[in-house]
Amino acid sequence: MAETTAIAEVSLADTDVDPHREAWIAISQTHAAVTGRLQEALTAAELPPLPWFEVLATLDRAPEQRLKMGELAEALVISRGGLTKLVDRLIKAGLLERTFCETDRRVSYATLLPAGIELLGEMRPVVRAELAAAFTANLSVAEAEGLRKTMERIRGSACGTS
Amino acid sequence: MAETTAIAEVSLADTDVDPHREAWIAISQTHAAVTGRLQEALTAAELPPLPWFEVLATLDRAPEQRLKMGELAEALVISRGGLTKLVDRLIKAGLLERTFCETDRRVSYATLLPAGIELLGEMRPVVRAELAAAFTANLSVAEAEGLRKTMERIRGSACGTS
DNA sequence: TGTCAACTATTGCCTGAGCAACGAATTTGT
DNA sequence: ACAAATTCGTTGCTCAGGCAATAGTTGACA
Repeated sequence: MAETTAIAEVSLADTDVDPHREAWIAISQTHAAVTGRLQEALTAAELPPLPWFEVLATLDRAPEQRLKMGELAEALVISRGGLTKLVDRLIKAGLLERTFCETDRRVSYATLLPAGIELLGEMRPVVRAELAAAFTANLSVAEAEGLRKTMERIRGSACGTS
Repeated sequence: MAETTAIAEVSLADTDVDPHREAWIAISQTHAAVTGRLQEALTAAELPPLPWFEVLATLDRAPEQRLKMGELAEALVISRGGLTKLVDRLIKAGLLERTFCETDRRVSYATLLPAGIELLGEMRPVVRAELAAAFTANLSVAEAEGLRKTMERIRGSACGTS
């Protein structure tokens, strides 16, 4: 295709027309931008940082509003060590409690407390508003559905192949 | 579908069927998962971490293979302070150099050096392979294009509204 | 049954990034 | 032309998160 024989000035510019990589760059930038805006909105409202919301929201959706540490770490896509300390902070704030498993004494659960549910109730509208500003104006419900499925498909192959 | 009329146990579960938020969760998880895989692949190949690649690749695509610090920070969606130190590390590794502007002595450029181009050449195939594993199997070129445009649209409104 | 392998969560250490304060340079307004 | 306000980049402080090592449990297999 390209003439690599000529002058070397342009070098590898031709290899850059990769639609997949372009898409990935767009995903990264958008993710960072939206995350930044979410964080900003939460700070402005004097609410805890975004990871706290992720924890609370994930637990709220779980059966009995509790999750094993390992499951929670996987859901949030962070390391187990990182999660331990993140949960520690939420416990210290009185939002969560650590409960234990009768049948397997290795596992511990992060369990949502009423105070956590209440805080979640305060954070949710802020997050929802920011997401609406970013998404609703640009995506129909059907498009959002399609986008979600696409991303989940990608994630599936990104996890399974390991 | 679900019977929300009964006991109040389920509480706010019904408000969770928000396609936009579902899509956002999928984006976050996928981004984290793919980023993790990229990082893993680079580490396995004994190459520098992902942010180094982002810097090198971004500069390589810039005119004259250099960018003002502010522009670079915006392209990578990180803070200026963070970028200063990131660039410091790349300079210490001999991949970049700091050059200055004649007409405006406040600005400094991050300028790609030959060693940086060479390293980029080593990192690119690794990154490309991982992205191919995640994307190519799941997305046609046309879908990738559409995905990119969608994300850029979202990012546009996420930045402009501030 | 006893030992070894696999798994769960936590801890210490270290690195990377954001925020706010700062110094330097430029632009604006008068 | 001078002063104030803005812009650009760097630095110190702080903290969140990953990795590797550890302790405590469970399961498997001889």
